[in-house]
Amino acid sequence: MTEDTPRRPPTSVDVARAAGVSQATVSYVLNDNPNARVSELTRQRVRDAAARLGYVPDASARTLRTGRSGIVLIPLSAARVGGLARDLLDDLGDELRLRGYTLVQYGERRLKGVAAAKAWAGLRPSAVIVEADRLTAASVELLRTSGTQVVIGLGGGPSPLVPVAVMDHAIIGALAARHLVERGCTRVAAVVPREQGIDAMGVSRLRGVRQIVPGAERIDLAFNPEEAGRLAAGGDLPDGIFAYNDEYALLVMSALQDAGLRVPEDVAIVGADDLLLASLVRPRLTTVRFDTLSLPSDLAVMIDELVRGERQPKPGAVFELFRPRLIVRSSA
Amino acid sequence: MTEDTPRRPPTSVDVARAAGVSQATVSYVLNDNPNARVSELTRQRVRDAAARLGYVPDASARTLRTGRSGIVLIPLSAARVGGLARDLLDDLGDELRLRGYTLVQYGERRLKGVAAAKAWAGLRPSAVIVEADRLTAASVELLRTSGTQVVIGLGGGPSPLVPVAVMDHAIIGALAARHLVERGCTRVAAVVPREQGIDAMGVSRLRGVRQIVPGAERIDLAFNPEEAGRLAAGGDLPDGIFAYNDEYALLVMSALQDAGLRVPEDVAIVGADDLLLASLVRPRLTTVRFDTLSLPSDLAVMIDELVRGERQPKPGAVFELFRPRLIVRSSA
DNA sequence: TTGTATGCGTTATCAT
DNA sequence: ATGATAACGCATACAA
Repeated sequence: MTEDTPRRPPTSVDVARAAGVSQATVSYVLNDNPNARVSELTRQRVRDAAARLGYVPDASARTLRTGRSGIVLIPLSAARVGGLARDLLDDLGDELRLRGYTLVQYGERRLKGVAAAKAWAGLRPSAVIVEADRLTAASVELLRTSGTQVVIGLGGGPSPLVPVAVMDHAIIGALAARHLVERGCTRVAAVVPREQGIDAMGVSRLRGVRQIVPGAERIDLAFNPEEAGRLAAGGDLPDGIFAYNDEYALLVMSALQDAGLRVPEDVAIVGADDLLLASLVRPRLTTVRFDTLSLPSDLAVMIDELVRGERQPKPGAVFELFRPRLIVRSSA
Repeated sequence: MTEDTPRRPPTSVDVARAAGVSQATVSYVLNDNPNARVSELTRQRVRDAAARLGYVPDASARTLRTGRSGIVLIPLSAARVGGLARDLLDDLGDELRLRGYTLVQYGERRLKGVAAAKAWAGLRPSAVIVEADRLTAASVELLRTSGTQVVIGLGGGPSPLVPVAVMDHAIIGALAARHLVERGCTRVAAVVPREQGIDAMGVSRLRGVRQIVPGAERIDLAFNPEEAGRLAAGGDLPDGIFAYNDEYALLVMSALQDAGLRVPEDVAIVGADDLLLASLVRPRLTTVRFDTLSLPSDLAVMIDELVRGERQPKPGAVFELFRPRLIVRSSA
């Protein structure tokens, strides 16, 4: 601040000079390298000097030298991180840090396909976790050739491209549809969000619905009250709607109520994600929730093993992270 | 995948060899360096070779060489990004990319103070945007010495440490409190979330409430229905509650309704953030919303100018990004 | 026990 | 118009 000339960051050479040792010794001490045996006195001198200078190792230089960035990249725009994923993400970050990785979240809505993959590849991430539908053969190939060890897809079911997928959206839709049918609904529809990014998940969930109700209608809907209002006012409505998730469910429910329809007597609604709000609104929302099958630590271990090559990934393999479960709430 | 030996990523040397030029020429072409004049034929050859090999420049090497990472770091855990900030973040990322920066979101709940600052500093970010209350004099100093050009604090009001702060939480509380008083409430309380990370914002908003109602009570509340239920069942309730945000407002409202109280007749509630859900629930929630004063592009420009030193930051300065505004909804 | 020397991939300065 | 070459900061094999 008060300095006009922004001093360059202190380097390990600076620390070495301050401690009166060689640069290599600094590296040995600070990384607790077991191959080199350094006296306790020297260790202290080095640590003191490092602390005094405010020395922080340069991640770029380390990455360049070691050839490993330790970065686990999650190219999700913030807006698309749902309720469940949020908590998982925080936990996963902690677990990965313990193992020497850095979880980095990186949003780039405007970049598509290979262009996006280039942006990711520039960081030379050890692993990339990304929605499976954002991946193409070309982008996966680009990541591979640029050294990314692990690509994990998030999405509905097995993928021919990437070794692992982790969430089956079709089952979610199927669970919801079965509930609606058992409830006596004769005309079932599924909402597919118009928002880019989650639309693919919506289609997957719709596919699940149609496994149960082959003729289920598709309702494309943007997340705003106006469009929901038009839907409700349009008449000729189904008597059972799977609304993609709890937020859309609330949107639809509100619109139907405004149009004078009763929920669930006239139209039954099922959400998904089991957001807390589903249990807070009146009537309470029936929802499909996800039970976490794997602990974040297990996931971190898996990523670590894949990166280190101790485990071999196979395209088409599916690691199930969540298992959907229906939560029925009395709408009273 | 089918390869057992993971080929090293192609480098600019590989591209040069493939194109039959020197490595420097590759760098010139791919960076459109105006100082070097390269024939159009050579340019094509280089570009072709780069595309064919799937060459992506290594960000670490570039950072090391240029001394500029172009990283704008937002150390926010995903869970703490509220509704408004989410959209802003995505837009800001796009705008920054246009200017050659990379917005990186980076969550590390477990790390505090200087330890957290060390993790940030390792990336040698050009700028760090972080909640002001997570900053200490020591951590700001560490960032500065490690080369971070710009530290922007997010928080309530001016800070002696960092040049800029961007959101005044006290005003939010004050607006809500004034509404409750005008509505005729005689006993006002403010909810302060127990969740770490947002508790500080809660305190700031409470401070604003007390600017209007000096004796306003403080309700510490975790985000779960059980605790809200105990609050509602406890009796001796205020007749006006500012619930921190819309989600907490819904939580409190639900608990009060379960306890047989009428909202807003018995207890009036005001939320904040103007989430869409505030207008969807019945009764509709009165809320304090934030109007965006600065476009994301303006913010990106500001960051760019600060990084390039074209603008001098002053500690204590306040860049107002949002202006709170009360939205009153008929509770009918 | 500690120091010297080398190279990671890139950009940029100089020759040619 | 293009090619050698030197750093950037760090980790590590090897020499002392």
